[in-house]
Amino acid sequence: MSHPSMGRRERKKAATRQAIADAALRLFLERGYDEVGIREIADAADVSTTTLFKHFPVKEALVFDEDSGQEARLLAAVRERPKGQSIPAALREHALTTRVATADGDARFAAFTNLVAGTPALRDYAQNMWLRHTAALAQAIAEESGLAADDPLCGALAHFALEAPRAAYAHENPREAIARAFDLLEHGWSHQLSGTRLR
Amino acid sequence: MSHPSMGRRERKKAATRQAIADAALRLFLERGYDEVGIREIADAADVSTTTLFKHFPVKEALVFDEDSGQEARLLAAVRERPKGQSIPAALREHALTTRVATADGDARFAAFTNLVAGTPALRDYAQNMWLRHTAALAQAIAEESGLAADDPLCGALAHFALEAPRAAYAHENPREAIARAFDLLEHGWSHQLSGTRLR
DNA sequence: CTTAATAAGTGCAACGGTTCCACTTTTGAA
DNA sequence: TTCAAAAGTGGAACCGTTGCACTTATTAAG
Repeated sequence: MSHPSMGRRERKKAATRQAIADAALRLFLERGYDEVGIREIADAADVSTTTLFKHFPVKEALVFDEDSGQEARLLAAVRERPKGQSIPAALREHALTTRVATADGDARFAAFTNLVAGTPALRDYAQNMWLRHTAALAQAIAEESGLAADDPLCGALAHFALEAPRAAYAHENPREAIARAFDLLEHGWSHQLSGTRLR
Repeated sequence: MSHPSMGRRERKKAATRQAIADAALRLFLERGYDEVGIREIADAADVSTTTLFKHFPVKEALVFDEDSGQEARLLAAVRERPKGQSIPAALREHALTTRVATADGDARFAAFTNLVAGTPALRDYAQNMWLRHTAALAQAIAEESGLAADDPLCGALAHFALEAPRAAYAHENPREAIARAFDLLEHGWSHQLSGTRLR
């Protein structure tokens, strides 16, 4: 697929990996994450458990294949934003576009989301996995904003920008949820209450 | 201790629980979290592993005894804040006081913090445990602010207020880190760059 | 083309956290 | 006194995960 110049070895390796991931996802969707054991997945993919763990370091990783590249795109969204656009605005836009691109109208994706949302172990893993990008994003923000690299502001903004989209999943209208969260980021809490009764 | 009106049964139960927690913490500090097994802790506390798990559902919980009450105090800090004080301000103050109260000058506490910080499993567990208060705090914020209970703003603010102090741990001057993060929360990103060169 | 190095995969035993189960002991209340 | 609930026991078993010694396939070099 990706590179016809891949030798037989790497192609076979990729095939094995794919076979494992496919078998795992199928079984998980059929019977639930906690009801399927590692040995069973290995059997279904016709490999040994040892081989399985060579490809996926932990059981949760079987669900979250295909994570690479996301961090890169995230950083690019900040670094290569249009002139005059603020950093939070760039993050907001990135969150909106990627969210819409993946979540709209795909039945398989919905089933996948349900699987993750309905399994505590997967929820926790997904959250921690996603937040692991925080440090990298914080550094990019520091460079772009001219703030000190260890300024808590950068870490806070980075964390927030990563967390907001995830929280928006739970809402009926994720786009508006994202927009609202980023409004808070840009203008602050005090500004949000203008239209509301203040207390 | 807490209630002399506790019957013998509950007193013994509490004693057992304490014995387990003490043994666990002692061994963890001596040799490291990953180097101490459940069976070993149970032996040291002179109970069966079954009993141990009746008191602490997972190994990590052995480290984080004494969590109850924190959520209540957090909510109280929001609900019973002085008149005229904003919600983020109340959260900021609460973060600062509890952080200072526990972190200052206590050697045992420092060792404990190192233990957690140096053990990935504990870091992750602590983060997820703490963030579990998010929903409750978000509701309190909604009530106090007059916003809709499901307004993403409340969830975002709650999450942020819980996460900021944890991130501040890593900084050399936690108090300033907390202050800075909450400044972002109150006045927004655009306001932060006033003193800096904008890009 | 042989050869030697390397990477992928195997099978199995073991470990550590966790659960299950049938059982005994202690305690509180009727 | 009696009895049911609660606390604790012991040990086997489950499951994710790792280590080890081993075979097989692929590649690159001579």
